[in-house]
Amino acid sequence: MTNTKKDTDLDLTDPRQAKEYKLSQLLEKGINPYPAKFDRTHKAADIQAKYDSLENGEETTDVVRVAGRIMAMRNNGMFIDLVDATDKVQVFCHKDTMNEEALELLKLYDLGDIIGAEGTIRRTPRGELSVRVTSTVMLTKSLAPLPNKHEGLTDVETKYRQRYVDLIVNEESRDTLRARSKIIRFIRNYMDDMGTIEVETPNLQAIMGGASAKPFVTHHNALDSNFYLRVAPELALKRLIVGGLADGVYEIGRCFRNEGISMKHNPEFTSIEGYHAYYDYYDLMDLIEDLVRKTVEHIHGTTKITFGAQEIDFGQPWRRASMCDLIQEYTGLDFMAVETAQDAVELAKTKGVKLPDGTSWGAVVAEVFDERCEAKMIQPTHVMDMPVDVSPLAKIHRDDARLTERFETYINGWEIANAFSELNDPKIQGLRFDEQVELGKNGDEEAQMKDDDYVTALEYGLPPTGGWGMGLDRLVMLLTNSSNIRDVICFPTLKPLKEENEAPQNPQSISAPVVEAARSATDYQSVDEDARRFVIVVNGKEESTARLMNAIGHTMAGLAGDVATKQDFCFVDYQDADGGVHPSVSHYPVIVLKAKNSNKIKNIRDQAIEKNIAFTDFTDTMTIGKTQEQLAATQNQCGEELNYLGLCLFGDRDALSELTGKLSLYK
RNA sequence: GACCGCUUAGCUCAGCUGGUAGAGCAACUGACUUUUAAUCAGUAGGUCGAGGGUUCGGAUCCCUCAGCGGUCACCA
Repeated sequence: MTNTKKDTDLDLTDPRQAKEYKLSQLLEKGINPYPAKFDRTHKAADIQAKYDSLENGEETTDVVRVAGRIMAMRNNGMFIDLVDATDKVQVFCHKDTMNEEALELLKLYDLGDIIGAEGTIRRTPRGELSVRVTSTVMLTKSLAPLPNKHEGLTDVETKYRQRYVDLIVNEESRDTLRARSKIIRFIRNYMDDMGTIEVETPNLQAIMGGASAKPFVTHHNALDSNFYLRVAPELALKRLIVGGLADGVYEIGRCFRNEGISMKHNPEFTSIEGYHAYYDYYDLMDLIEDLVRKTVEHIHGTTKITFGAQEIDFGQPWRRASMCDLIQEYTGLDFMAVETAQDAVELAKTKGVKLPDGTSWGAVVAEVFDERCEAKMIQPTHVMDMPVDVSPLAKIHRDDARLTERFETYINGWEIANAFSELNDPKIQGLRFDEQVELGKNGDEEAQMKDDDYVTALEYGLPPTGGWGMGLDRLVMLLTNSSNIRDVICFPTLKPLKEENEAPQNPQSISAPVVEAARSATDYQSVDEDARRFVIVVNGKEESTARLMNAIGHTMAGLAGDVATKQDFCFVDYQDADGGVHPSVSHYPVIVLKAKNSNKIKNIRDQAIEKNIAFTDFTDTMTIGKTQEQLAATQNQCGEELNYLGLCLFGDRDALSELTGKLSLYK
């Protein structure tokens, strides 16, 4: 291949183009750079184990075939580190055992390529177990250059977005995700061994419940119904206990919560929930303690682990203390001695925990615990007897009606598990749901919905049952010394990358499909009011309310006038008691939202063009004098020079929600 | 959602109070070699996240935007 490099226009000093060039050379030689099959006799770890006792310099005649990714090449390809999923093995390519053709081939190999190699086993005089190669085969030519071999890949974004690169380069990432698999496998086996059965319950739930959290909402077209992605599988699992499917059931699966992302929170995460007939919460403490302790031992071979600077001991019997006792221990405040909610709020205030008046006794206790105690629960601790008003699904405490038979297990200051003797009195459960609904009406977005069918299930009879849930991601974090939940999730939730394609440059006030729509009115009864809507976005930077109202009016009028010609838009004449007629042009909801600034509006407008959503907009150049002057003023500006006062969109509810869902209401 | 910080070569990073953009690794050419982040000599590689402003002059200062990170808020 002498001087053949001149026959290319590629810039060979660019790593990527150099790889392309080598690919073309392979093809020219008639070599398939992506063959279907290579029969390997050993994995790297097999070889390392089998020949562990080989002395330095010792050689065998055993022929092996190995395959893996080239992670290092030394001495012009004489020494190649081949890495597979099990380990690394060095392959030794020397002219003594390779013919010229085979040696030439090496020049077309790069870091990152996946190759197969055949040869005999030897340990080099310096002690590296190697395959003395007679021939190699290209198995997969890689075209993307690998990150720096010393520093690896440290850019966090790339690490999570392109996890495959992270995994190739960073052994810790591989180890962490492998440990995750091992941990979950162990827990599953433990649950199976104790006779509970694994079940799967719906991710799509018509009624949201089982935990206090904001849900994701989605829509099923054929059923024309909204569903919530479950925030917890709890209520479904207990129905199975009612049915007597088994004395114990468990589910390992995903939960979805539409909340903030942090080092400890991912919008979708994995939990295990288990329900056991005839268990109470004491039995659950024993269960969780035993399960976690054995898992730690399985992974680390000991019950003591180090997380960051903390040493955590899972071996000792775990501390069990009531929430109020712990609060007293850490703050000196005795909430059990306080009767009313107002006194509780006052008491919390003495230690600087401020809560709005009207906060219930239990909510105060829970809040004070979160603020003042939670972070101190480093060693495994069962925090028992949570207040009844923050535990709508737990059974009332056998000794104190203000409390429930519920506990949370804390480790390293994190809540790892949550468990209780299940509330199985259908009447009380109904009342608890009503309280939640009331909270929801008062603006608590996390309040649970009333699940009438669940109450019905309880009416058939749920035996005394203990139920628990554990966040597996957090457990994996603890056992792998990971401080960020993203490290233990293969593909953590990230904001999608914005597409680079620019929106059409020609401003177009009404999209074509709308204009071309048929021009006939329809009877309002045949129209689905919920399917479409108007959304008006106004500029939050504009200080003049009058100008905003003006913008709302203009955009609305412009757009309504046009979309009114669509088939499913109709006029409705409202008649009052006196027979007076009030004609209305808008049959659909109108929602007014506030955008941060003009540029945000422009973004939405660009997307609307791209998605063919009807809109009209209103810029401040349209407020100058008469139409002629407005035209002139507008013509002098484009792009971000235009200051948008408002934008009115009309279209499919979900499509609009995608565009404007993040904006807040204009008040 | 609020505040703070970051964005420079394929990768990891320097670049001070404004004055012609730097290193290591990777790549390329060659030398040498039983190496372990091999070594040596040489070559090439950048619209300094985007846009605007101040200035004779901006990677550097100011503003806007985007992405990412951190802290807090929210959150079991």
